[in-house]
Amino acid sequence: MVRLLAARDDFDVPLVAVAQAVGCTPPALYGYFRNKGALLRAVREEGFNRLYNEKLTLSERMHADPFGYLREGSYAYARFALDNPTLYRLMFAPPPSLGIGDDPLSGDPGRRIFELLLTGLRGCQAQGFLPGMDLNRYAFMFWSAVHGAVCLGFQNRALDDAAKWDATREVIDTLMEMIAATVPGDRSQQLLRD
Amino acid sequence: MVRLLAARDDFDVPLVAVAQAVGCTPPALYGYFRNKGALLRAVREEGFNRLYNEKLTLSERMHADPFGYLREGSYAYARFALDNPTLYRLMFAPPPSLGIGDDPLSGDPGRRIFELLLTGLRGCQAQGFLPGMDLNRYAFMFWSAVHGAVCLGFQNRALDDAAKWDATREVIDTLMEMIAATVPGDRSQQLLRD
DNA sequence: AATGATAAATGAACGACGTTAAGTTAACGT
DNA sequence: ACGTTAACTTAACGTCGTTCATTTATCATT
Repeated sequence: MVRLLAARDDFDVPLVAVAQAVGCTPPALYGYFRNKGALLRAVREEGFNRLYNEKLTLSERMHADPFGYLREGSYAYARFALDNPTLYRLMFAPPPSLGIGDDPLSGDPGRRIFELLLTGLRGCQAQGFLPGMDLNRYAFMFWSAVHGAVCLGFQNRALDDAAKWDATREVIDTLMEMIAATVPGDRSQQLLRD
Repeated sequence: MVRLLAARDDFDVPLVAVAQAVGCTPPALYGYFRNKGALLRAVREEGFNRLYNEKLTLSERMHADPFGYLREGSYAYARFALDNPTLYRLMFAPPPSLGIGDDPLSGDPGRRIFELLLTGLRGCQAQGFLPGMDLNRYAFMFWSAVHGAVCLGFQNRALDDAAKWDATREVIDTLMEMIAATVPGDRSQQLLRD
């Protein structure tokens, strides 16, 4: 199903396509999902779980280095988005017809992803970055920037995957440099080097 | 038409709806647009022109105060997006079925909007902000952040308009504070106060 | 003023798609 | 062996985008 989304490059996938991918007829799908919207909502949920798991394993592996996790976690986030553009759009910009009213960050899976970002930022603050900053506010700005870069990257099909990745990475790097610049003293330059 | 988009909250508007809004039958529309996609592309173009004009008049009025323009211009941008959510989504996140491959910043109208942002940043740099910064890179990050905040704001219909506006404004304010913090010396605090 | 040419709009019809309803087949407990 | 249940299929309906043939309106020409 995720493959189907990727292949079609659009979540406006005919039910007959998913049906024949599963090996049955369209009406048979209604035994498992109330309607097409429910199917797409389930796929969206699955996408959130995948993204969360990726970021969770990364955060466990790097919990000793919050600044590094923030960068690598953002890279992983961006890579997930660029590798699964249609799924990502379904997750974060679903059509209103799906009746999804909650923002991605308030739902359970999205909320947990946001928590991972927050703990990363808290860890950075504990190490002297972002002194006195309102981290909730900063986290939302940070997420907005990465999300926005990814979305803008989706738009121009002129760019190939490598160029999209570079553009997104530059945004993340700029953000990281800005965080690094908030630490008083020369340590910022030193920390940027690892 | 723009009203129709807003009323439906979706650019998946039946042609019969636009037809009766204009006062004719669906096939009559094909005399003016090759197909539905062409119609939506025209609306998108119109949206870009409106946004550009808003930002242009603002930039002319405030060209003496680039820092202020950057803030007010971003506010205007966000307000445009929140006032016309469906149109904005059509402009910056059109469905692939429309065959719009160019990114919004490379097309002529989008490019000009980006230029306004860039000149604002150049003006700031001339006043001592963002010393030695790569402004193209910074501009893309800035745009990404505002765009991302707007997009995330669209998602949760739980928030009312005022709350969405506050969330977006906080992102912009955070960005502005970060720019203000790049100017060496005490002048940053002083400039923030106007 | 009458007529013929041109443009534009209409009604009917087709194809794609989501969805529902009725009918058919298969599996299973008794 | 029979009735029940579950799952699937075929057929059909409604909506929507789009096309085509026909009609209506416009307007220059004589």
